[in-house]
Amino acid sequence: MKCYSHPVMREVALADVMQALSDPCRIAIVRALGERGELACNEIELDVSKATRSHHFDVLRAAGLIYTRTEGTKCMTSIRETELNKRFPGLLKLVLSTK
Amino acid sequence: MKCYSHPVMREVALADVMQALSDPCRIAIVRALGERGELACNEIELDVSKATRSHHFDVLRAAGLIYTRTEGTKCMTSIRETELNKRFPGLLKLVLSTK
DNA sequence: GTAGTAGTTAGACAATCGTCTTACTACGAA
DNA sequence: TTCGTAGTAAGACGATTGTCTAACTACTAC
Repeated sequence: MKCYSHPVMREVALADVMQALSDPCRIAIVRALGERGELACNEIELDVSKATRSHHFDVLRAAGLIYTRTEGTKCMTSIRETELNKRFPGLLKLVLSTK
Repeated sequence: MKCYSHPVMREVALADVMQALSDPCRIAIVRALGERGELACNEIELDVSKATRSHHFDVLRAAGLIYTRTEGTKCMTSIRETELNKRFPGLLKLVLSTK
């Protein structure tokens, strides 16, 4: 079973978060999680292969945006909402409300 | 004399702005402009060559973040504050206040 | 056990990016 | 007109990125 590592939020740089959110695919992931709460990777519709999907979750995780835990064969993922709002106030609201 | 082109703000995508702000150098430019108002390119200290500096201003301009006008041999640049606050509320505040 | 499902890893590939140097244009001052 | 300054354009370079396929691990259900 894979053990995911998550960065300490205080050590995440603004440029890293911006970089993570610079891909439409990853923005879609964050929006889906923001609207529907914790989800397994495969519950979010994306037009890319399994491997690419996995890669995008990696990037978001490394940038401190999401938290992933294992549940059976699934990886349940959610937004690190409280911490994000503290470290980058307004960011989440921006992503979730921009059309 | 160069004529700069600026995108219509409504047509700028979130991913584009995020991409533009994913580089520490460009974040530094936006912060300098946010703190000191309109500036010429060379008034912002950056540890890169003239050409690279010019490139970063291009990227920021293309993403709708800055407005550039010509004044003699200088290119005076400022943040498109009002429009940005309308299109991406919270973005500017986020960039300017995150340490 | 065997199959099926969820996800990761490794490797490859083309495309994009950040950077540079060199050469250029445009303006202002002497 | 000549010189210096501000900035752009073109081209090159290595690094990073987004994508894929194929092979793999780990769990669940039969």
